[in-house]
Amino acid sequence: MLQEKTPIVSQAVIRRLPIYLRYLQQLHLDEVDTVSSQEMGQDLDINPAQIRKDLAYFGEFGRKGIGYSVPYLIEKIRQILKLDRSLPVALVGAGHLGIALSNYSRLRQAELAIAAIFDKDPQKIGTKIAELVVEPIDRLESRVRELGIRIGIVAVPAAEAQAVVDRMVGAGILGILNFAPTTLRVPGEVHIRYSDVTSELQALAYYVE
Amino acid sequence: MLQEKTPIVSQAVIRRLPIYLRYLQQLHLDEVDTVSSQEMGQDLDINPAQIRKDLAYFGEFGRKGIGYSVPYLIEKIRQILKLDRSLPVALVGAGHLGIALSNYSRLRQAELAIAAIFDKDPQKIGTKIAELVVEPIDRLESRVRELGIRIGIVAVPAAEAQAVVDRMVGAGILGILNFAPTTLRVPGEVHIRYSDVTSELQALAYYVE
DNA sequence: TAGATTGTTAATCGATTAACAATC
DNA sequence: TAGATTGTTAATCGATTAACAATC
Repeated sequence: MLQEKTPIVSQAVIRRLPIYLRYLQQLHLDEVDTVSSQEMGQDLDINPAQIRKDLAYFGEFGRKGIGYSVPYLIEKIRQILKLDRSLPVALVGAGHLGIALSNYSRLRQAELAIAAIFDKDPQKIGTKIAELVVEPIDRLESRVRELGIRIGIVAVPAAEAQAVVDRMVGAGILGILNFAPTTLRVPGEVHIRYSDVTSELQALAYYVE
Repeated sequence: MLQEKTPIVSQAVIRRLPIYLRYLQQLHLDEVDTVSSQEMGQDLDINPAQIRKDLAYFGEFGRKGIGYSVPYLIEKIRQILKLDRSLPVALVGAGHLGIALSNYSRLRQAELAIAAIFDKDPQKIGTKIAELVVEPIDRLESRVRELGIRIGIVAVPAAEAQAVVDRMVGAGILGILNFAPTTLRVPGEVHIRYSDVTSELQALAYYVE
């Protein structure tokens, strides 16, 4: 039986893989067959040695003297990131941002479709957003189990975010993308990523003038 | 005349300052007067030594044996990040995301109000979003100069993003937050930050199950 | 074959953390 | 004063980059 190798790879590496994937998919559309780490590095502004090292954590995907096969590398990165299967996502918060995310077609293409939307506001519950009906937050646990959801998006106000995350964790969600502008507490086995436009712009402000 | 100290501080440090600020502002609302790096570290999940070091790049803001004055530290971080003045922001792209961003009230509070919205779609030009009228993209340069804008947000499809960024740079914008799922080319003096929900979720997928 | 490019080791660089004197 | 906590130096850790043998 084949024992899957699972080396401990740093988060920095994992976060570059989607960038590589996106780039390779564009090359594929442009009917490019082969690419070298040098070309990739030039286009993505990343050191070629780093690209080779990142990929080499997971196998020998290239050919010496030739480079990487674009379709093959796409397939491999999709496997590594587990994008070779459908990964339904739960969204909590049907405000402006939640609606924008629901309508974002790129997620569906990436096998990361939002599969259920929750809100606590009775005015929003029952309304339709991008073919999904907004469900009451109390339904979260049962729906997450039903749909086999492992990834959640938090798009509620900061004050409500920790409670939402606690429920997500309780329901078995293991990866969370948080848009609420607050630091959240999750157990060690749960991965959380933060996205905050205000913080990003505030950091940019430092460099301006 | 006081010569402003401008040490070269790493981007990692600058990106933590908005997190500190957000946290301190919450403490201030809760009427907390003083905080130690240890307390901050516990709440933000950041090593206390790192917090002290980050702050010490910019001055001696704390008091030995006591900690940091919350209102004073807020003031200082706002000065460092240049948030003690109004920083108008240009938004290009009046789609779902652009609309969500325009309606996001936290930016206004943070002195980072979106001051002008541009789109190339004649159907969108002239419509009102959050008290602003969508302007034609050709107006970008003149409006940026008129309003003294230094920061831009790109919320257009990937295929159009580079052209938009080129115009922004030409108009004198120095900091860009890009939501388009593509790597962009900017001159060295321009700072660019990327935000891509798809990439974030794809990276999370790796850690799930 | 000659030229190109990978995979990988070793060197470098930079960021994080520990430790502690200074001092409130 | 005694206890607490900063600012800062030194130690550690981890990530990036250079270099090159292997090989297509």
